[in-house]
Amino acid sequence: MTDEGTARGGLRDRTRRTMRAELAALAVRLFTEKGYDATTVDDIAREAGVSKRSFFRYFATKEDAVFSAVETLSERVADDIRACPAGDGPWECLRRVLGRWEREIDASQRRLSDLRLIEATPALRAAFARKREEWRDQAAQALRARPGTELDPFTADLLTAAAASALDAASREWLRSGGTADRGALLDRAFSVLRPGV
Amino acid sequence: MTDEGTARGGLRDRTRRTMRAELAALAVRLFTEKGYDATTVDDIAREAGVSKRSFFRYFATKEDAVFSAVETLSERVADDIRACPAGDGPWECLRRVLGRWEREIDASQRRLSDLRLIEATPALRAAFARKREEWRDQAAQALRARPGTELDPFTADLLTAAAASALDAASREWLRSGGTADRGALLDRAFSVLRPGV
DNA sequence: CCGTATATGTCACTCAGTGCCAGTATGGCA
DNA sequence: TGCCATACTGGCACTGAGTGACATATACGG
Repeated sequence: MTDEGTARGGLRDRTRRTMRAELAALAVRLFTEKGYDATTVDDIAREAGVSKRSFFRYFATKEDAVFSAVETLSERVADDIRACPAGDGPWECLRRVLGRWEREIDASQRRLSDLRLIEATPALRAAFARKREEWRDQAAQALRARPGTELDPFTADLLTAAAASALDAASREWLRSGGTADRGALLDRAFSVLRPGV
Repeated sequence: MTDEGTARGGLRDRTRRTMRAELAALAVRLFTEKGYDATTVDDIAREAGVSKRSFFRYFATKEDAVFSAVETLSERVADDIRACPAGDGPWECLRRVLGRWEREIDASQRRLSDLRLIEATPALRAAFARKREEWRDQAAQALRARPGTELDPFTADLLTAAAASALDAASREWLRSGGTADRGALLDRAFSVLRPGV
């Protein structure tokens, strides 16, 4: 496996990890420029100097190229929830976990234009909802597995769904503000308003 | 336009409304029997005695055939919310509207197998999430347009999202119970737990 | 130098969905 | 009755996502 690329026109010869990341960045750029539907996978592949077949070796679907940066998050849910202080109730725990993610995303990755792109594209919104649903399901399981608390499936389901709603609403409000609002504060506010009667 | 069909093998010559409904019923039956992915639009069309092209004149997408019965609901949101007593807070209003829908759906249409199908099929879950999102958006607007209450976009967004979560969680619990639980009671419980500090 | 694993390209294929056009039935109107 | 507008339909060709099979090149370990 080569460590760095020769960059002969495309993205060939990178590390698999780098390749995936740069392919994703290229895809998002094209989506933002020309629109999601107007950009074919062939376009992306051609621009990257690889074949369409190769694109689908890095991403299962066209949508996945947009979510490549985020998808590692949902794999950490169980650990993050386990890491909550034992004193936390379910809702505080969810708030803590989502708050941390919020700061992470805010600091490192997600740009305003990316969110706009997702919000403006039905296919991406659907894909996003699907990711969110996977996350929610894992979160509900992890929440029930926490020692000291016994939570029935229904309540765990409900609380995680509500937490996801809080995150969504905060995200949309941030989008409406044109990226000027404080995302952490919005999330806090959402969690405060919804604070359930456990 | 003919009023009744001659039923010569397929579903031809029905009223447009009837045609759509029976086509949907046929599609759902095939999806349930053979699985969603394993059933092509051509299969459905052939079984119905029409062309694939005609199928797409009744349904924009393959998924839509499953949601044909529900989709009228989301067009009524604004009216239903407007019909809430003026004394209702936003949350009570949402609870009332969703409670009514719940009873309607429960009484008339949605079967356990249908929900199982949706829950088991990623593409259908995504499509369902999309419908839900459209509904939520309209509900948030309608809620803000209610006279007597001034609701900022963020809160309206948050409350409708939470209400949708309540409905989802109740629906999933009902599914988990194998269809034996009282859906109305579940929805009530969900709304009680989440009762937000408006 | 050789065998193996990995990454890639090419080709052919399925299937969802669309645009276009031509055929057919119906219902109103002169 | 004959004509015309308005649906509704099938057929066909096409785009584009996604997959499977097969061949090839390149690196690495022995």
